[in-house]
Amino acid sequence: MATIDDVAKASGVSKGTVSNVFSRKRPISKEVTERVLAAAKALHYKPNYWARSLVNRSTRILGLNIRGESFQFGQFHLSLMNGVLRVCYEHGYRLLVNTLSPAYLSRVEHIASDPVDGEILLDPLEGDERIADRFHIGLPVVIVGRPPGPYEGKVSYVDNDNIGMAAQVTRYLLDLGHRDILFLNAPAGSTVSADRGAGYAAAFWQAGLEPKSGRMLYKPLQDSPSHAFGYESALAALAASPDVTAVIADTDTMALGVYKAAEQLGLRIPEQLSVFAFSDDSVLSPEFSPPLTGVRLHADRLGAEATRLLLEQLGTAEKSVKRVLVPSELVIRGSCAPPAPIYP
Amino acid sequence: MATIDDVAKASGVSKGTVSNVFSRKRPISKEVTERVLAAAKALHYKPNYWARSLVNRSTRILGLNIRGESFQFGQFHLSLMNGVLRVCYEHGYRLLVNTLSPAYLSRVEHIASDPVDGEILLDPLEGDERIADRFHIGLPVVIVGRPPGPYEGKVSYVDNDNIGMAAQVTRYLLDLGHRDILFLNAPAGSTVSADRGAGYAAAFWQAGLEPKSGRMLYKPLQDSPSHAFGYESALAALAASPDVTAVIADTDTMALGVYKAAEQLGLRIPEQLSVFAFSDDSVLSPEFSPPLTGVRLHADRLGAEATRLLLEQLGTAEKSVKRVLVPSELVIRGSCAPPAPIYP
DNA sequence: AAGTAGCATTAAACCGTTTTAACAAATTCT
DNA sequence: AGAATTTGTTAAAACGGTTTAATGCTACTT
Repeated sequence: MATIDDVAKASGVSKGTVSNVFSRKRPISKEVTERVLAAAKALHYKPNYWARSLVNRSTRILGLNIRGESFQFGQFHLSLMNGVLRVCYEHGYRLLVNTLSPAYLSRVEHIASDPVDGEILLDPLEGDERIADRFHIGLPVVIVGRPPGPYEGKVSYVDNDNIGMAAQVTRYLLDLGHRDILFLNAPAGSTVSADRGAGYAAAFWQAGLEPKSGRMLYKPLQDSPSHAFGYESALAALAASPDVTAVIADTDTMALGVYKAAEQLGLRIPEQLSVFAFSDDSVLSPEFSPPLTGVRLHADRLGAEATRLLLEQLGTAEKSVKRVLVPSELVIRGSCAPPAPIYP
Repeated sequence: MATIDDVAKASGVSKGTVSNVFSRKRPISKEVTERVLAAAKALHYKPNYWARSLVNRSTRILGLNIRGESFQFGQFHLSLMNGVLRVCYEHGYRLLVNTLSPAYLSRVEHIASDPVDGEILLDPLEGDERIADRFHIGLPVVIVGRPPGPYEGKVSYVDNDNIGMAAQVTRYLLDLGHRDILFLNAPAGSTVSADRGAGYAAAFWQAGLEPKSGRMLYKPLQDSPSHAFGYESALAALAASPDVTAVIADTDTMALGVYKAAEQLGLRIPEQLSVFAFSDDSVLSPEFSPPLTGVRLHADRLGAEATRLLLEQLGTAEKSVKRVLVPSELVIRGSCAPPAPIYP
């Protein structure tokens, strides 16, 4: 690989001049410019990214950090990443996807700071260490999802209105006449599951009702497939308590598991069991039979907004903290209906 | 951000010693080690990634390069990326997703070399400039898909057996009795569309038949949604020539468009029209009605194998060229059947 | 004619690491 | 005891760029 010195030597100028030819920071005479460009082309010279970043104190790279435990992308993450990539694409930034295994991280012990100008953190947990880490080294950060308590108001983030959304959904099911609703929630400890759980409960209270205890189940944090969790937990819960007439699932994949459980128990959807999902997949959901009623989260917009927020933060020195709520919409298809009347 | 000099000063040693404490390349006395570590922790010191990379001539970063025109990921790319990420994850590498817009690239003009140790190139085109670029600067490269002619045997790649696969599929449809098969192929100029087109034709010849001319359509390179292309081209073709009894679509999304066109024309699938897709989505396809017959491409395995090949190449100095073929399987569901007998 | 301003170029300093070569001090070998 | 080796540490030299300050020109004022 040719260096700037090679080019300088080949064209008979100093390396400072070569640098200026490329960056156009200072005017260089036409004649010299051409000579340098010719030499650079002949040598297949490209400036070294690291050396440049070192002195510029900036890579044009953004980081996307997904918690180490789950490196498997689902539809939501994919869609979100599409949004991130689109904005990166427009602004000439690259994206560094950062999913180092905890095993590897602990092995290396003294890991270097990430080579990014800023970072997007996904799926914040209550007591998430990642945020404190970034604060110490002064790395600009935007979070997708509500940050844990101590950091609210201290860091910019993008989120759906999870409390309101969960309340709306629960109210919808309550209005249909359901009284015993199983909620297969996101993993305990994540802020999103806390918010949705709160919204679920709030809707009951507001209707003058009380949610049955033991009806909120959390997906385990470890990589158990959503599909399996939906299937197994729905099967167990429905078999144990036939009063359950509706299920709210965290994802469409999980809902697919619920469909399977219903089929096995001989429960028809939606006549005997209503199923709802916090789904983001507009391709998949309509193809369920019956088509899955859910909510559109606009994951791509979450990603795009987060990226914009981050870029904005990079541009200005001031550390303004912003919060963006991306609206979500109930999409009613065919998987929810009033509960069957109880016959003797 | 604290530097190594700060730590050195704070603990009263030279920076070389600090470096050695972290890298363990040379033994440092226990006493000094502790003093340095304490100072580092107090200052929240983390080694600077760029400076380290500069002298090491290695980042532990792999690049994933998707052609600039299409930055929108589909199911195939997602799945593939999952495979790449998984292997990266295991080996302590990060992934740099590289989708800079051509507009931006041309604006910057003299772009620096990518800050990666090696790169995975997706969707090679006939006459793809990216490969030559990487060769000139000596960057290790693995391609997913068959590289264009001049580079066969010069660069490692991972691919499905697209020729064989397309031939197998076409034979399957011929055996069912179809004679006029519309092929909605990948964009012209991509090596994958060439291979599949060749397989399609080969199956006809081998059966002593001849493919009808004008029955192979290529998706435009620009970002026209697959869904729309499937819908529009199928609608036009089926309306113009009622002899067509089967359609091979490039992706499941495209097949969805074909389904829509069939519905609009009042054609029942599979009785009046057979539909097939080179699909990789094991979640989506079974949910079509009728479930979509297709082929499992194992995109994740393509990604994982490509990554392994690349890492292997990085480890050893020798430039061995390897080719890995990932098997694909016909998955017969419910969208293909013998053509309807022709009644007067 | 001398002073000043502007332009193109360069030598040297710098960015934050790792690595090399040198160097004492402590240990082991004849 | 003196030479040879080992051990722990350091100053200085990379790595490949950018930026600063200085320099030699030419052209323009006064």
